[in-house]
Amino acid sequence: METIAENQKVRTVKKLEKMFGHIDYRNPPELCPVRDVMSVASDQWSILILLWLGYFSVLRFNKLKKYVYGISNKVLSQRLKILEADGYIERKAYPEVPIRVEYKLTEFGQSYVEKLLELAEWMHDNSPKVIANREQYGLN
Amino acid sequence: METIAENQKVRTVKKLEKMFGHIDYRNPPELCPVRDVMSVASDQWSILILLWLGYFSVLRFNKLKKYVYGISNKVLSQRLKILEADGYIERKAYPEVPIRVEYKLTEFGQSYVEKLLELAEWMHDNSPKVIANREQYGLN
DNA sequence: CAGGATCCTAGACGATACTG
DNA sequence: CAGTATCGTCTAGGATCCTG
Repeated sequence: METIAENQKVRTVKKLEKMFGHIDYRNPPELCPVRDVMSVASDQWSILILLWLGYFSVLRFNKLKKYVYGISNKVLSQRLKILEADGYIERKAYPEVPIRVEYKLTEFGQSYVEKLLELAEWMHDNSPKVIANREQYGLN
Repeated sequence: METIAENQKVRTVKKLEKMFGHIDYRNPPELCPVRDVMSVASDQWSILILLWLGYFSVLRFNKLKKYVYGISNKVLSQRLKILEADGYIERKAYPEVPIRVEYKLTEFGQSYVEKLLELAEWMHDNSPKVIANREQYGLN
């Protein structure tokens, strides 16, 4: 058991080595594309938008707004633009009256959602534990 | 090929169903523990802190501050407290003069970092693509 | 050395009203 | 319907100085 955990840990460190090993930590953040990309893709609202799009395949603006509860007009449209620019989602406007706009994941976005989902599942499974930790910590 | 991708998609939707299917989207955010927990654990700074701790096993305050470049005193200490409260990391203070404080991942934190790392790797591998998308989009 | 306390500001966000 | 425009708030975060 211990050995398996240790092995896992070693593997983790190796992966991190691959990612971080070459980084000169004195470099300013703007030179690290990973941070840049991550800041968009791990934004709270963006995550929810992407997950809901993963769930429903196609959603229109106001539907999306309902599911991503609490998001404002402004933020939703801003996030959608960014996510589109970064290639995660696709926007399709139908020139009807009133206008209809559909959002869906691109292939690329789909592959990201799969990764994201694993993390979200972990959160889902472990949030009770975290909340328990938090409460216990508060008692000290 | 198409079928494999389709199967994957179906599996994704099923997982999302498990997570989101029971949610009444009219509920306010504070009733969704996943969001709550996620907001801490997917915070930009927290992610970097956790990854570096995964890399080095043990780090002291000022070392951490160097690796997580750009982070301020205030934010670092605040995030460390939250991460400790949520059970991701452990703080150990040695009553020397000057004081020495070591931070390391808990088992729980370690398991989270493994998940997180998969995402970070994806970012690492795909950030060029995202940046390319972004630039191309800018040209339109 | 590890942080706490203070002050300050940019910019992120919410609410509302408006338009093609 | 799908946003944009505007405005006001508000707080997260940076910079700095301080201390056990």
